[in-house]
Amino acid sequence: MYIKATPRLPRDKCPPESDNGEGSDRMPAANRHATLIERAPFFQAAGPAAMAELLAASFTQVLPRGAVLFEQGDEPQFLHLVLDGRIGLQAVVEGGAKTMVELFGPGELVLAPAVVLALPYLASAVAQVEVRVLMIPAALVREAIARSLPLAVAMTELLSRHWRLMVDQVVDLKLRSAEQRVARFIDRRRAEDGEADRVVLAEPRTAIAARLGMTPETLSRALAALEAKGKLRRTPDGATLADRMALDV
Amino acid sequence: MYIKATPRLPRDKCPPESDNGEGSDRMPAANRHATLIERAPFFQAAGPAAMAELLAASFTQVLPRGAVLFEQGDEPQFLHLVLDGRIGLQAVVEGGAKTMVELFGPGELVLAPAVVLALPYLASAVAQVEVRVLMIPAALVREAIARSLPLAVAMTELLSRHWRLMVDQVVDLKLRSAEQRVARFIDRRRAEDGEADRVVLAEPRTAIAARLGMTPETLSRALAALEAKGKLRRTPDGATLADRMALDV
DNA sequence: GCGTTGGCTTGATTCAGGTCAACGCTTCGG
DNA sequence: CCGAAGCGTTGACCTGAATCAAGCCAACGC
Repeated sequence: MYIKATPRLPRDKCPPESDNGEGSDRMPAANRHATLIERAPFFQAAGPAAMAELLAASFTQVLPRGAVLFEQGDEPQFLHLVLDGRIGLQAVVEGGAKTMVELFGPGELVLAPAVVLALPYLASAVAQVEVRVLMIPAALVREAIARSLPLAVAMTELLSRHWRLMVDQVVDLKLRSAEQRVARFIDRRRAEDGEADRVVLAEPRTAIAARLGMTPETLSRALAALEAKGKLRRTPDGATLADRMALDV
Repeated sequence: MYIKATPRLPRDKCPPESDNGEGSDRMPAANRHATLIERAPFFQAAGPAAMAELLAASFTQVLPRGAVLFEQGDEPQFLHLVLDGRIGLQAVVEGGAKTMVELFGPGELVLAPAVVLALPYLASAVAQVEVRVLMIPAALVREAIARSLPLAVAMTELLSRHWRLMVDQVVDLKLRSAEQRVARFIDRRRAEDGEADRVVLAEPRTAIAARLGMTPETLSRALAALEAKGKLRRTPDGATLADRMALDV
């Protein structure tokens, strides 16, 4: 079938998998998460042929929270499609200061640009919660793009959307207050999660704060302020519940 | 030859051209700026055939400082290649606050993602100094990409590079002080301009400050601080002269 | 010539958000 | 069952950059 023997990341980067009877990641990628994979705009636009070819060489992997998928400076080996959980893009700067460039959730492709350019990653990817990822060999992706027009076009669209996301973040950082950024972040999450007015923030607060360009303390205060204004209720389990239909961000 | 009658942008957006004998923009695009156009990585990778086809329908235009090439929310009509001068990507947010997302110089393509996606621009483009731009019809670009594999691949690479630029800016905003950002900005400009240790900042300070996520006052103070440390000398004509080989940013 | 306007700088003051420190709560190992 | 470690929250304080307010100087119109 589709799956190969599951390769391992270097030991020091990859804490042992949870052994709670997790065997499902050995199922063929195309079966286990068919819906999500097909829904991914990238595969959708790629066409069934290209899609099957890529999936044939791919496999899924389950990584515990804290696992490092790759390190800043590494050469891309795989293109990662998040199936479940949340992966954070963490950048380190000369002084040793770290920040979270972006958080990727189910259905999103992590760091396609590095794979496309075959250039070293400029950020590390770390699992913020237990994640399930589809690992697609990077070389294969590049080849497929170089060979298949629809795939290349799909990639231009994917990259364009990612660019817009970053522009959005830049504008956010430059023009909006910490509280506004938090409100918008929660609101976007709710939109992703569907209609529900309950938003689960499974990743550590530290990660969210860094993604929003603030300290955990400021994030905490911003949430408290939003609660005081009646815009949401903090639930003890780390999950947050929004009251209003809109946060009128 | 290659050039068509030069179309005009809507009157209210396009101040009259300077009439100081500027006739050179009526020369064929491919002749006038052959070197720069060919050097652009996008065209370089696209191959001569696709390149000629695109250039055939393109034309150059000279716009005075302050001219608006397109407005946030517009549908993309053209892909713009900067030949000379500097174009700023300006985003406006609900409250009316503006900022400068990016500044594009000679050889750079402005807002390719919107053209690729055929989605409204999420920022306006305004000429920061007198600019000369190559205007490539957007529909043609999309068609060409959909038809030509090498062009599509070239576009994935271009977009990937642009994505990295934005990541860089996000990290900058999140982790570095105003003074560090200014130093890095100047340093990058020097690198672009070649070996010279003289950097010309032709665009208004306001634009640079906004691009760096600070107020003009803070920019001014940061430059003063860098001068005090002997890292550069401010020259009265708005141009700046760096003393050290490196700003050891 | 001279007032005006616009871009840049400088100084004084304010404030959003960072830093430092203490505390509660949960988890985990013994 | 108890101590230790981690994470989130809260409080007190501090600081980098924004804001407010002059001033300076070149370009421009009359």
